[in-house]
Amino acid sequence: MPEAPNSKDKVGVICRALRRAIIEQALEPGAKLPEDSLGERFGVSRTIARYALGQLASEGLVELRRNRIAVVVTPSWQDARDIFDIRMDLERLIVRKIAGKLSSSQIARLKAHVEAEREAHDGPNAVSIRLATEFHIMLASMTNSPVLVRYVSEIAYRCCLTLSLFSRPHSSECGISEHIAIIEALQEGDANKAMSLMHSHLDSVANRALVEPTPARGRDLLDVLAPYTEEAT
Amino acid sequence: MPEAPNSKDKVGVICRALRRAIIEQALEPGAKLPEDSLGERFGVSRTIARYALGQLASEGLVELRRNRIAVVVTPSWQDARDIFDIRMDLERLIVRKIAGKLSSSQIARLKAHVEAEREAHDGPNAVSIRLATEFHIMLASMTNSPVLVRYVSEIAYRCCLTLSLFSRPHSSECGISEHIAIIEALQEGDANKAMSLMHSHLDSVANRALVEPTPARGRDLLDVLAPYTEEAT
DNA sequence: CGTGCCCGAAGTGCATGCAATCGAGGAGAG
DNA sequence: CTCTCCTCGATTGCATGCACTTCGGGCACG
Repeated sequence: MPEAPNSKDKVGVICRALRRAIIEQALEPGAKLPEDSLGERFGVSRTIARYALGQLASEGLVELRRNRIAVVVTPSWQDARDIFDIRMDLERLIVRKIAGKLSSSQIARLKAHVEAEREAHDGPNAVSIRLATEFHIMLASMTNSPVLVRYVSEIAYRCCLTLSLFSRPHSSECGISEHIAIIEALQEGDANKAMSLMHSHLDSVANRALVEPTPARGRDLLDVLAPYTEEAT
Repeated sequence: MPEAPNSKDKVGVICRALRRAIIEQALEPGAKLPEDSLGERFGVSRTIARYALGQLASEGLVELRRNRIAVVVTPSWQDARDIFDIRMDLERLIVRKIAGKLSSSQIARLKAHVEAEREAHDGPNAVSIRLATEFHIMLASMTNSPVLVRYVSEIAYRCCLTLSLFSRPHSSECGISEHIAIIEALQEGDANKAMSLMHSHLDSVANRALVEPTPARGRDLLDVLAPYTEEAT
């Protein structure tokens, strides 16, 4: 648990705030994150802000460029495919691990969460997205595997990022009923059913989003040209 | 790619050095990592050393304790099980992804690496361990999935850590022939065979190591007592 | 009107300083 | 002789300062 809700942990506070801002799309890909402003905003010095940015960068949410202002990452279409792909496998794994093994209180918590999703459905889009993401993280945490929680959280956050890039504005209709179906399969202990439900759930989310490189749907020249630059070796 | 071999990147240099020291078991679990000493050793200020420790902590290799000297993590037996478990799935995934899709030059690189492993077999144990680990990372990198590479690297490093904790001193005989068999299955394009080979390979490594909580094989009182403390919820 | 250069402002890279905290070891009481 | 408390050195937590790099706008020139 690298980040307990310890009020003394300034770095953690900043990271959580930024992650949340990103997940709710208040911070879009490419948004600038100057150390000064961050420090000022959170009442700490640049040192701390810088450190927080480092952590976020290690999670793949922020891009650190030498001598340049840090920015929220702008995943390439290739990145997006990659991340969704791994996510698929990890979440199937999670579902397999917990199918039929949840306590009734855990089931209750899941259902309560989905209920919250439903309530938020008509509210601001950002909240819906966050809740939907948190549902998956909640599932992960029920495996009691810290590693899985970390990886799925990371990937889920990054998916939000790509959604805000590639999907059309609506798209928030993120399958609440699918979440419910998954919970039921989990409760029944039908691992295969749960896995296939999870699979199609994620698949539909991905397809809603990653419709294709969608020729010129990048933000600007820089992104449009990205596929044509060569630097990989 | 959060760490190009950029000579300007002091933090990266320190991280790599430390990772390598850990993987070669020059730094055992519990080893202290004071910021001053690190800084002095690498010719940088505490600021940088601290930053590097932060990165390592986010990878789960180092434990940061507030107001205390950072130490190399000492995985609990439970952690070890967890990590090996996930590793199993991730590496099976990798093997599935690349089976039959490797270019001949990639195969050649793999074979060359195993050859290096063989040559190092009679040398220092530490080198053997490192090479064996790097083989798995090499495999991961052939998926062209940065995320997978990151996760597998992280997990592989952590496995080394648990090995140095729980396995008896010898145990370096880390199945070079198994690596070869895997390469062959990969080359043939037989995904299932490759997956099952990988499975049994990792299983034998794990079993060689995680023989059981192995009553009193901890480093000192603190570790010996660990299984008897209760803090899990 | 477009192009290239230059300089000031903004921002990062890193070291250092000072206060706060931890813990090891010694002094003192029982 | 042992246990407890207290003090001092070791070490971290964090802010600040300074050098260097990058960015962006204005100005001269074509």
